[in-house]
Amino acid sequence: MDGEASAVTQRPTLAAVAALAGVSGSTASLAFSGAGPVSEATRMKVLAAAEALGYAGPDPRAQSLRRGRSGIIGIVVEDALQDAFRDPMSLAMLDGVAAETGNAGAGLLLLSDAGGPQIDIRSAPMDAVILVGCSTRLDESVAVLRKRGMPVVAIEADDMPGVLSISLDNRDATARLARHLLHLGHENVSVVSLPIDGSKIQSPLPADWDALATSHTTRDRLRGLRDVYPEFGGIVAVRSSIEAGRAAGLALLEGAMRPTAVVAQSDLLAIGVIRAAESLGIRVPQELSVVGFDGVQIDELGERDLTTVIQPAQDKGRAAGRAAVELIAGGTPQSTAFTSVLHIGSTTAAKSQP
Amino acid sequence: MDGEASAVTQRPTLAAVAALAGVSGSTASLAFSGAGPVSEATRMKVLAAAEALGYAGPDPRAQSLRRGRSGIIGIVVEDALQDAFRDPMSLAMLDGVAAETGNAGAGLLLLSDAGGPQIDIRSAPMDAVILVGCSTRLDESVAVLRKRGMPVVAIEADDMPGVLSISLDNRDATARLARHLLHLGHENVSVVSLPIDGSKIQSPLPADWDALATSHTTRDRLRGLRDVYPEFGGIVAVRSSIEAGRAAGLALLEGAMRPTAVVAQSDLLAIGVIRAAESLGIRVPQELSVVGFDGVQIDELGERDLTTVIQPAQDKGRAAGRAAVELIAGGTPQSTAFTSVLHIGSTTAAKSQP
DNA sequence: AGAACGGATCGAATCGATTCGATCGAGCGA
DNA sequence: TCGCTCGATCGAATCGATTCGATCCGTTCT
Repeated sequence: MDGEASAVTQRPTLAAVAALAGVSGSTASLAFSGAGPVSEATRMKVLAAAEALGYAGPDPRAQSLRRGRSGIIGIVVEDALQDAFRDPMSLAMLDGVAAETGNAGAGLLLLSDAGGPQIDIRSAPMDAVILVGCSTRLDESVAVLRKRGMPVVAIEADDMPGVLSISLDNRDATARLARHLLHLGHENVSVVSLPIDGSKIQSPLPADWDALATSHTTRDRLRGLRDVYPEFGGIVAVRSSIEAGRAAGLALLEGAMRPTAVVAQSDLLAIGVIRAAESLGIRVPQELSVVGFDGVQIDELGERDLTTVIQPAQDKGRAAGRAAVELIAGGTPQSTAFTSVLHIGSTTAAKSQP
Repeated sequence: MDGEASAVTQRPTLAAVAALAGVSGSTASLAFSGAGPVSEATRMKVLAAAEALGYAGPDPRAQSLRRGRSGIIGIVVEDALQDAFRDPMSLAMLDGVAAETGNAGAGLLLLSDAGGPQIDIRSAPMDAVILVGCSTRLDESVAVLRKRGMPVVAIEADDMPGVLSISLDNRDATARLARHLLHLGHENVSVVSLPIDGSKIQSPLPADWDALATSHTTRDRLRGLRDVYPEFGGIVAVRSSIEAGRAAGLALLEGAMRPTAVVAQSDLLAIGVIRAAESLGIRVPQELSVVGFDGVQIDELGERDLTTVIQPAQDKGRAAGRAAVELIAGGTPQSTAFTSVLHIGSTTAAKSQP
């Protein structure tokens, strides 16, 4: 119960090292950081004292207060962490981000927007924040961050004031896919969409999805489809995965008004839909055309070549990481809009004439 | 161009807020943190002053210095980040870690052991560190952390002094798989192993792998195989993925002395090997038995039921996360050893009599 | 009424380093 | 020999908050 125990446990500080070495604290600091002129003899003395005391180097917490920077960049994903990294796209993006931030010597702090008592986005010691596909639901937190002068970069998120944005032509790319289907003669097209909000259940696409959707990416892609097919229905999958796509595909294809083409909002979902079709004895592309989104090389496809749009996922991540680093350094990087490339494979064909 | 020139000059501090509110800094602090008795009137005054000044709340950096805790737990993976999360196992583990640390209100700082100028493991403002499958190569960094009094938890890593360990029966589990094959009459068994070190190239398993291997997990699993088959060869895959397994499988099965059974060190690799066999016209399990490791439900398997060992990946993560949290709180959690369960599926069969 | 009590508030020390400006010599050219 | 400059070192302020102990004052108990 006495304070002695804690006193014994006390870790040495730079001041203690300086005292033992017989130099001032400032000199000891210089000896460690290497900045500023320190004679070799003094440096040795300080290092020896540190060794003797078991001093492990400057406390990062004190450093980050004094320097005003912590070397940490936060990355906020909308889903739970496990979902976020299930999709190869997210991974590629994360990868790009990590490459750039790593280069700048910064660490990545994983934060999840959804659920759970995670650390508060507003009170983590970060130098900048990257939002990934986050909705306006985060507006409040973002406002706090902005108030604090924290640089914020958003990848495929709603526009928020003061936030640098890295965007993708989700709407236009989907429209291009849709027009491809239109040219092939398809009239009855359905969507298998990514989740439109935080709920984790598969359901028919609600008619008022435009108002309901909180996921920026999902909504934009739906809009692109609507641009070409003003009327369409579909299923909202629980996540971006093959299994979720299969489940949604089954729900869609077992119905009475079976579509002749399906627009899946990710390649994983598309593969799932194709699987579902196969298990129902529906031939792709003869009886059903399927398109995806992302352009990820998935070896689960077998001989198939998926019609999809290829997006530069890793580049998006790199751009975001670089922007964050530049913002921290006081630069003024520009918002960037990436475009995807239509890739026509062998999973789409002209609508068969009945 | 946003009109916040004044804000850019100098961000308000708690002291400024206190001054405007006409109270002392200590009172203002109490008003924000909620700890300690503050009259409602005073609290309102402080909050109003904060609002007027655009004060966004206490600076996390200063807080973490004063409180001695940053609310951040570091997680160090051996691979590059992209590889680390490619494998569903890693994800499940990360997921378990995130669940527990999230519950405790801590954020997860992603650090990579391998390559690149990542933030220095030794100088990040963390409260604890979780090492995932890290080798003794990290010994030096870990020593520094220990010196600093930082709690360290290691999942499937080499034993390091002062480090709490969460382990898996990699060796014994592999031995059980091997004995299963032995009982089935297999004599010519090869391995498709995970990388044994940082190099990213596929190669034949070197004879002196026990000395060369820096990956704890890989080595333990190889040892388990050796316990049953003193002599065996194989291929080192570039990573844990279906594609890598297929490539390694091709290299293995195209050779002259084709094995009658393959021990793959992960389910992903096993699936790849099966694919390779199929593409070569080798029937599984009639002509080739294949076993995996992990017990992950992969829907790429089709009708197949992989013989493997099922490990509690998420539980491992949870245990590590919980241990880290307890250590931070000053507790003394125990090291935990997890065991995996042999699952005999349909990818193994008795060696065919020629 | 006086003492004891307890809630609200304040002052000052503290967390552990970084960094600016000043100081102090030693070497150097004039 | 006298400044003068440059390199090494030191003192002190600073980063922005938390928190311990003391103070002040309105209540309540006896």
